[in-house]
Amino acid sequence: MARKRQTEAAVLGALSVAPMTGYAIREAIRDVLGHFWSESFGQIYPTLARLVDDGHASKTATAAGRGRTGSSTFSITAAGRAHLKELLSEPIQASRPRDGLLLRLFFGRQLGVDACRDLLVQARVGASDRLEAFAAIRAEMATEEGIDDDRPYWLLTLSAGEHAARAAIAWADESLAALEVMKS
Amino acid sequence: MARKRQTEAAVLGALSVAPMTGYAIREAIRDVLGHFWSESFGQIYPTLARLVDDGHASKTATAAGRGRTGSSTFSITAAGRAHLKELLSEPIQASRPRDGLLLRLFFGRQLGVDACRDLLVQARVGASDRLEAFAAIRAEMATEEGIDDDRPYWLLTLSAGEHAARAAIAWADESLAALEVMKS
DNA sequence: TGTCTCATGTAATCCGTTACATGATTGG
DNA sequence: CCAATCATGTAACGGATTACATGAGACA
Repeated sequence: MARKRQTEAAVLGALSVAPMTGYAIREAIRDVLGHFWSESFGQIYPTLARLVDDGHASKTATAAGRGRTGSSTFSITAAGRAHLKELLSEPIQASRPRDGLLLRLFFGRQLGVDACRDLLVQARVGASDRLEAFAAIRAEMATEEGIDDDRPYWLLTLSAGEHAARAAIAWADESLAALEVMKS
Repeated sequence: MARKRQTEAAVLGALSVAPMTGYAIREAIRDVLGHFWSESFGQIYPTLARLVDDGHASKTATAAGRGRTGSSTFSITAAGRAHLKELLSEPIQASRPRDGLLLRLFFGRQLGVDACRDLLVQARVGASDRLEAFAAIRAEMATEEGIDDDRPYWLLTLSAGEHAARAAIAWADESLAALEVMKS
């Protein structure tokens, strides 16, 4: 999947769950896919326009919604659903990794033990917060209605986040202990 | 840390361990930082030039090495070491996440249970391979000499990779089981 | 002799974010 | 009535990858 198509997949995917405005797509991606995906306005609107051009989505002007020109609701078409399946079937394009925390720790000798400890504490707090947020989402998702067909898949990605967060916490604790030993 | 500076930090960091050519920096980043960082040629050479301009690194022409113009060895200067510490001290710039696997699974309903199972199996194999690679690196690092001051920090990042890989394996197994239940 | 690896750089291009422009509606 | 939120788009910028150009030494 060429990089560009991934945005297309994310936008079409959002529309596959329910019709919505461009603004709502951005919010959905930020709030629901946030822990593993991101898109900006600058990508979403042009992508929507192209999807409509290609017949993968349809635009319905909402009678005098808000906004300058009124809002438009976008829906996925049958062709769009097929296209989405195609996009999702393409081989996964691994994004080149860039983990700022690990970069800092790798060169931690230049930074000093104390600064590294701060970074680890910070990372632990972050992971812990994420874990809490996931628990809230899990609770919410359990009671949400009308998403029975999607829920099992959504739980898979939620579980991935939880596993990753727990691993990060365990790693941070272990690493903090290792730093303590180093100081002495 | 503005995005640009991260490349500077990675390159300077490499030079902080040992003087080397631009080509060697790329190899080091790919082989050693590979599991959490990446840089391309197009970034490394201009960055090196700027580092020399700014007095953070010095260029020593190697007497008729290989390559068109002969090779140059770059070394970090005292000012460069201070600059590196500064760069590493800047707040971590979180890279926006883009996990193609989770995107596919989230919209897994469109893709079908079988395709999702394939993706998970593939992910498990990948994580397992990484774990093996980490074990090899760990063994190698234990015997490597002259890196005593850096080793503890390097082990931290290695451990992060191991934790993440083990979490990915556990998650994949759990998810595969969940998919089996779904089918029935 | 020919291919592989080492080596340095530049140019084209792509992808994605940020900032800007614009304005209506809702709620306090 | 004023601020926040909803809403749609475009343009400029910047960062990163890829492809290209170029060539010497090693080794088979």
